[in-house]
Amino acid sequence: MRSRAAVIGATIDLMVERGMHAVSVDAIAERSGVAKTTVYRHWPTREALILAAWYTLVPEETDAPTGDLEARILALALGFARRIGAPPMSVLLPELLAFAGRDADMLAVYEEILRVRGKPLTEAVAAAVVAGVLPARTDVELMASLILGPIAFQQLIVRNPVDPVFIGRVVSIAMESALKEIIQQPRPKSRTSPPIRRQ
Amino acid sequence: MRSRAAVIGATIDLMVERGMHAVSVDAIAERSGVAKTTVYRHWPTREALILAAWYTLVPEETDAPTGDLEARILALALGFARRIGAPPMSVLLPELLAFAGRDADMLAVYEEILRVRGKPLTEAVAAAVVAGVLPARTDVELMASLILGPIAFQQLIVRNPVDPVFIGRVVSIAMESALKEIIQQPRPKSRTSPPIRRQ
DNA sequence: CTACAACGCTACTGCACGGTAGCGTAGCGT
DNA sequence: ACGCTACGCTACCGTGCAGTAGCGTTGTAG
Repeated sequence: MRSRAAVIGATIDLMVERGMHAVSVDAIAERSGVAKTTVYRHWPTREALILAAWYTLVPEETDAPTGDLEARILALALGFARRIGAPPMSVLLPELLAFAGRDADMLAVYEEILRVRGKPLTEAVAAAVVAGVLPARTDVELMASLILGPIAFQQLIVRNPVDPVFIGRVVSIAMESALKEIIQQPRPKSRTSPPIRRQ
Repeated sequence: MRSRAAVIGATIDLMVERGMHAVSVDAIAERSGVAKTTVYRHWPTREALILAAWYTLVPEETDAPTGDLEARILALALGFARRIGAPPMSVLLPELLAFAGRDADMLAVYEEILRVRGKPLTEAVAAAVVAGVLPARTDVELMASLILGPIAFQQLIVRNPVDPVFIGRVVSIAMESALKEIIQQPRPKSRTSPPIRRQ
């Protein structure tokens, strides 16, 4: 059992360097200093190993930061930008995204990461609505997209590193819009998924 | 020369089905009904063929739609969402994005696609500022990110198909914010890239 | 009729890779 | 001393793949 961590580590390194489609078990064995046979003693196939390596990269759920609403949201947005903008995630996330469209297991990993990363902000906004800081019937999902969207767009799509000033401006624009009741849910029809039920 | 189109077409089909890393020249030859040797008569290596296939997918520059400002921007946003949300681009774009981080040629293709797709909206906003429809010193790049960001975020990152209502709301939120002078450039320091020089 | 360009077909080399078999060995608790 | 677990090593099989050689075939322009 003492070779597991070395193998997983080497796998992640090689995924970053060469892309997850180009990682061979031979290369993993060489890089980790572990015999190829030992690799197959722990994981039945190459795919299982890659998947296991991915699950070690799924972040833990974190507690929401404290402070007033805008400070909390800003902190969450900055954290979001930092995670997806720095290695290894900046390299691996596009890779995972591409595979998620073709492989059900990879899709599951991807959705898990997305959920853990996206949930805190959605929850913070929802809590603000409940507390009356934001207007009732504020569309929580839309609000999250307005904040995370431009950040992800710049970081992942345009591939422009984003500075904190940009993030601050995005957050304050979304906040002002919400306070002016521009970001309201449509009437009774639940067009996007319903915001959050309890808790 | 009469087999070129068939080969390129088969290459694109296979890239959609299996991913661009898993396309073999043998498979391309079989799918296109062209002999493998003929493939190598046109392109020296597999990589050159894949690259050539990609360049046939770079969209042509289109003229901006007409109408008043909000209608033009809405039309551009709807078009943007439609292109990146429908096959083959919905499948190929994440793939290309992943390779762009590792391969200089793929990065060039990707940036070309990004430029052609993103430019019309940036230009429309800039024209509106020049015409006085939008306030002076509106940050054009930020405005584009506020519109395209949430759309791309939903379509590509969250993998949620986006309906026109969502897009309409995103556009009108950005418009209202711009009109209220919330989306202004910072003072003299050009923090993001300068908006557009002439033309 | 001829010449040339474009193409098809079969066969081949070389290599990297996924996965397995078989055997030997170091450490460790009892 | 015993046995068990985890591991190393070498060798191997089968396969799929990039790329090439050689030769035959078809269409077409002059």
